[in-house]
Amino acid sequence: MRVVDAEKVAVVSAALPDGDTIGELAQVFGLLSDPGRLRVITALLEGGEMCVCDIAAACGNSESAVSHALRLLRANRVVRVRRAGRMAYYRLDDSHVRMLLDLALAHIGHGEDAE
Amino acid sequence: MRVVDAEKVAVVSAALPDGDTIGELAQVFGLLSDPGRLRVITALLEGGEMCVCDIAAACGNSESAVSHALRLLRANRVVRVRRAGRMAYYRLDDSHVRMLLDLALAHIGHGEDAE
DNA sequence: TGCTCATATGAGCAGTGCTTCAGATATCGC
DNA sequence: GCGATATCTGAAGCACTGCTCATATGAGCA
Repeated sequence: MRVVDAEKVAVVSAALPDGDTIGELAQVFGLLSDPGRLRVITALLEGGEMCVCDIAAACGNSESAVSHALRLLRANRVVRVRRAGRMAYYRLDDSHVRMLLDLALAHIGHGEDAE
Repeated sequence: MRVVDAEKVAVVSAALPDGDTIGELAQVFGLLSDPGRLRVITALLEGGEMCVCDIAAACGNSESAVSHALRLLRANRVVRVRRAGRMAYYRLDDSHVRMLLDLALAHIGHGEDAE
């Protein structure tokens, strides 16, 4: 493997986050890399707390797909459930998500939020 | 499709970003959802400007894989090239990336950055 | 000009992830 | 308890993505 600035490479290489951290980062961004989940998240940003069927209706996805999406988001502490009888009400459980979306929107040029 | 709160669904549905915006958001996050690209980005965060072979050496990836990664990042205005002879020096071209990484690190619990 | 090095590109393959379909779990009303 | 409803889960099919290998472009150098 070729190297031009060996010292810099050593410094940079040592400063890189460990594999676990990189993996977790990739997983978090992976959660946001799917249009279906993104719609779910933006819907919850708008609606606050919603049940599964309403989320599905608002997003235009099937209830099963939304349930799968919510399962992933729940496992990564992005959303929270509140169960009331046979209904399940979901809400965002992470203040960073909105900021992540705003930053990404700023990057792609759209200055305004989904709000 | 079942709906509980039809009015809320209508409001939320109308407030969702359009399909193009959702797609672009997903694409941006998708760029950050790969450990290989993440290593490239964190290396550039540390090293500032580096040539392809040094990036590859620092990340522990093949030069071809890094070149493919840089191609994607370049197409999405995340990195910038400066060509000098047969060398190609890459640097980050987006101030949002560092903030996105910091937010994601905050989400997964690690308070500190890759810095 | 011909050769070598640094990078870029294209094709092919393997792994991953999303969606749908079918069935399971749990709650409500009778 | 029984049936209906709301959500969840698992398996199969499918597309997408990233890797490697091979090759192309392009610059430096003899």
